[in-house]
Amino acid sequence: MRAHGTEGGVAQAVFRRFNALRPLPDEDAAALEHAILEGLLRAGPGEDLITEGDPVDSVRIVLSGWLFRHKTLEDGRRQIVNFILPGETCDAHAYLLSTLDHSITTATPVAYAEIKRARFEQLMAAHHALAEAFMCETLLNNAIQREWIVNLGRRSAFERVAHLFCEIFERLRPVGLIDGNSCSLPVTQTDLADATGLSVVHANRTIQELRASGLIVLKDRTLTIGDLEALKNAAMYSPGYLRLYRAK
Amino acid sequence: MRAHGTEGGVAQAVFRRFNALRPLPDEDAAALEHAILEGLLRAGPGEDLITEGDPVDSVRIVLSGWLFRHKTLEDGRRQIVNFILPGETCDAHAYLLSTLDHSITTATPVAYAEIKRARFEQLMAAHHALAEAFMCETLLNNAIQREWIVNLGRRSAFERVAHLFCEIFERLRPVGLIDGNSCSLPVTQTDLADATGLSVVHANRTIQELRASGLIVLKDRTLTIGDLEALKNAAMYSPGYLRLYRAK
DNA sequence: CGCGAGATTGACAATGATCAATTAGCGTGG
DNA sequence: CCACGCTAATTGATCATTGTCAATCTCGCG
Repeated sequence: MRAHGTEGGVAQAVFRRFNALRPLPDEDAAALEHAILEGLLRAGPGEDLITEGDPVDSVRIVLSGWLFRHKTLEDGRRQIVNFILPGETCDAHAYLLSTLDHSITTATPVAYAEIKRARFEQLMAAHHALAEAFMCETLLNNAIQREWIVNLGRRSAFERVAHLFCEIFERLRPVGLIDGNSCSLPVTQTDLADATGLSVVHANRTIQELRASGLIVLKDRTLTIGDLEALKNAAMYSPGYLRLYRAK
Repeated sequence: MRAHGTEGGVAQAVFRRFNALRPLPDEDAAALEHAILEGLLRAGPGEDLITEGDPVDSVRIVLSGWLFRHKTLEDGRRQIVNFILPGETCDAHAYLLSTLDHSITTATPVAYAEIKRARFEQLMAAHHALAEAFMCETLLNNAIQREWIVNLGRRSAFERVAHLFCEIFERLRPVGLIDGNSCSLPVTQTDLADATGLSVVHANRTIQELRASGLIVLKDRTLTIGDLEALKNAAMYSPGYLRLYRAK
C-alpha cells in the first residue's frame, strides 16, 4: 500500500487528503503518485508561483508548505483570497481558462509536483475516480471561498480572525498536520490582515483580544487552540462547509 | 442552427453564454438543448430552490430570471454569496458532494431546466466539449467568487456597490440582456446590502451617492449606467476576471 | 552592536452600523 | 374611489468598529 502513500512518501499529505475527501482505488492512487514523482519541484518562501494574468499550462499539487492566492488592486490594497495548504491542488482544470485571475505566492518553503496539462488530462481520462476526486477538490474549494465571503461580509473582526483559525485548523486535520491542539501558522500578521480584510494594526489588536480571552495562544508561528468548540462558537463557525464529501 | 438556439428558443440565454465562454460543436449544443427541453420547470419569486444542507441530485440551468446563493449565520445575519443570472448553471457537478453548503433562492419568476444527475453524467461522458464547457463555467464562477472576496475585504462601500453594478452589467452582456446602457436589476436594496456586506441603510445611502455623482440611474428595477468606464474607474474594476475564456 | 522585519502601542479620524421614524408606492376590500 | 396595510425606500441622529499615522519595541542575525 506504499503506492498510495498512506504511511509515508513525499505525497503523503495528498493521499491523506483524498482519503478524507474521496477515497481513491489503489490503481488510481498509484497512477497519481507516479505522476507526482515525475514532477517534483521546490520553491523558497516568498516566491510567486503564478502571477495574475499568466497563462496556466500545468497543475500543481502541494506536498508540503503553505501558499496563498491573492489579488491586488491598482492602488496596492491586497486581499488574500485563500490559503493553499499541504495536500491541496493549485489549479486543477485551470488550464481551460486563458489566464489566471490571481497570483499564487509561497509563504514558506514549498515542495510541490507539477503535472503538465497533457499528462493531467491523460490521467483524468484513464482514471475516472481520480477525475472525480479533483472535481470534488474544486467544489470544496468553492465552498471555502463562499464561506470567506460570509466571513468578510458579515462577521466582526473578532469573529473573522477566530473563524479563519478554526478553518485552518480543520483543514490541516485530515492531512495530519495538527499536533494535539496546536498547528503551525507560518504567516505574518500582515498576511492574516490581508486574509481577513482588516488593517494590520487592527488584526494585531484582534489577535491580542483572542489571546486575552484565552481562546488561543499564538507564538513562534504556532497556533494553539485550547478549546476548539469555544473558538468555533466565538467565530459563529458552522461545520457543514468543510465536510461535504459524499459518504459513498 | 436552430438546434443550438442562436436565434431563439427557451434556452437562448444558455447558448449565448456558452458561445461567449466556450463555443460548443453543433452536436453537443443539440444534445444539451434536448436535455434542457426534457426538464423545463418554473418557480415564482422568493422560492427556495435548494436549502443549505439539502442533498443535490440534479443540475439546474437557468433560462430566465434571477436567483441568488446565500448563507445565513445562526443569529440571522445573511450574506448573498453570488447572483445566478440567466444562462448560468446552478450547480454542475455539485451532486458529487453530500449536501449543499448554501441556499439558492429566486429573486424573480424563474424558468429553468432540471437535469438529473445520471442524465447529466451521461451527457458529459458523450460530449467532451460540453463537459469542458461546464467545467469552464465552474471555473469562471470561482473567479467571480474570488473577486467578491476582494470586493468585501478591500473596497469601500462606494466602490463595492459600483463594482457589483459593473459586474452584473458585464455578466448580462453576453446573454443579450443589456439594452443600450441599461439593464434590469430586479432585487431590493436589502438584497444589494446583503451582497455587498453593508447595512440596508448604508447601502441606500451609497446608492444615493452613486446617483448624485451621476454614475448611475436606478429606478423601477432598472439600472442605467451613463459612462461605464467612469463607473469602472470608481469601482477599481479590473476587467480580467470575467474574460477568462481560452481563445481556442 | 546595528539592522531589518515583524509586532505592538497610543491618539485620533472616519467609515459604516444601529435605532427610530417617516415617506412612497401598490394592491385589496369596502 | 378611498382607506388600510404591506413592503421597500429614505432620512436624521447617534454610536461603534475599524482605519490611519506615527512611534516604539522585540528579536534574530551578520
